[in-house]
Amino acid sequence: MKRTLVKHALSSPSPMDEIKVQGWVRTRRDAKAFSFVELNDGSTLKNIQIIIDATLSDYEKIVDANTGAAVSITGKLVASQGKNQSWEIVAETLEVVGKSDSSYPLQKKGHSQEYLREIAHLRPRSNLFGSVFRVRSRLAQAVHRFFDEQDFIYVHTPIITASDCEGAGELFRVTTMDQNAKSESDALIDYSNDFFGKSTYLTVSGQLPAEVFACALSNVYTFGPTFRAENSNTSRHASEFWMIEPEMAFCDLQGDMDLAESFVKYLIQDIVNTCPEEMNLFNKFVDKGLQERLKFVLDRPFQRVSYTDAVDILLQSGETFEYPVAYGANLQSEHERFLTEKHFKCPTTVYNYPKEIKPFYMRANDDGKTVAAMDVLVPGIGEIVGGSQREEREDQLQAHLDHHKLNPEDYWWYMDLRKYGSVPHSGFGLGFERMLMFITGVSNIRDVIPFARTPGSAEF
RNA sequence: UCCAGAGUAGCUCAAUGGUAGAGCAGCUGGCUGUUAACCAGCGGGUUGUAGGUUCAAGUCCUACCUCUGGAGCCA
Repeated sequence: MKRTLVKHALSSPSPMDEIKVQGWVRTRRDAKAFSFVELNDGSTLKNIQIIIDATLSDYEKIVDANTGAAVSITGKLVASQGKNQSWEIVAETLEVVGKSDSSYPLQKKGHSQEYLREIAHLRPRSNLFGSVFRVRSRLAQAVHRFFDEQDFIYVHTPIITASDCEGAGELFRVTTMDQNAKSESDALIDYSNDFFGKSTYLTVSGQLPAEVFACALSNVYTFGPTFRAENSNTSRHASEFWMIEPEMAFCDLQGDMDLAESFVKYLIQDIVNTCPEEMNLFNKFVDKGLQERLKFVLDRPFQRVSYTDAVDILLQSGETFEYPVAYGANLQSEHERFLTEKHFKCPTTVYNYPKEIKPFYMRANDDGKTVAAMDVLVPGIGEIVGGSQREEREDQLQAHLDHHKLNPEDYWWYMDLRKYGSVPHSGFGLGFERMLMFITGVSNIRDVIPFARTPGSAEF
């Protein structure tokens, strides 16, 4: 008999004389004449209730159907006499496929997220993490659907790279050379002898190669893993995370901000529409204001404010900040929080930042002071999107490289884009996990990644 | 990396410097179309690690480890 997923069994339009379900026992309640087994197979948040009558020849096996055990059950799908479910299964056969003893770490009661993090290999079997990772899967597909609907072309940019995309953080070196050899000879490693004949790293951004493809295929995006060796220990940073980077030719900062806003809204709307059970769980157990906040975000345009105006708002707010607000300085977390959480109370796009605090590739504005950069800030998380219009003028880009003391030889192919058929183009990066945090209300990035990599932690 | 907080039973947490406890989980039995089932009983501890103060340390002091929250950096 073919296996039926629990989600399909529970949504069946009619009773079934024959059904087979397979999954893991969440809990069992024994009576004298029968047992109730709650079975979950991860296809949906809900369990299916199975009645195993004591007269069944397989009933003796029930002692092994403990919490955590894997079981396979055949029987009939019937309307439930109980209150909490419409369908249940009256078992005819029971097979315990994989036993689980009393040391099984997941109990019927709630566990803290910190504890579940220590058992990352078992936490997908919990309601919360099963929901998070079902939503993660759905969100990834929504990303592709959004871009496909708008004729964007998906580009696989390299994970091993020789360029460090200046300003994007510390790099993980990729090498096949024996690092221990260095300490003995005391000589510096000559990476020209390394595998690729030069120093190479794990990518910190697919932007530069994405620009190459945008300047050929017009609208493109990348979606893949990204690595930062920064020693950051916060709930919003991971050493390995996934990032989405669209890049558009013949597009200015305005178009970039428009795309970022419609993208963020599309992703939220898709999950709200397709994962109602998971969203209800998050709203109930993770963040009671979640659904209300997401609806608010969907219902109105993001606020847009220039960096200069944002600084003025902060200066005139009367708020006392730990760090002073000053034109020319980066906005601190507390400043961003004030803008999104107190002043505008919605996602806020800040644009036109001072050139001193932004990387070399951003387009210089005519005022000589700012660049065409934009960040989308959201309540509770902070920066979720960072993007810009790219400097497409060859002489200007050359000047930026000089100003940032970067070697033009390392960017020869990037400069060539400006030399041959250069066009205005723009793009941004959206942190996939941060988006997932915003949608689920889960406040720690380690809890929206299957196996988080953070400084000092690569277990599993 | 910096600042703050926390590490006690499998889990969540108690315990004025003075005999380490409870709920849940587990085990045994009972009972009921139950549903975070219920009732009774039972077992369960090197109090993160190493030192120190004290007649006496889970509690005070020092160092280290781990985790959490915040900051910086950013997605």
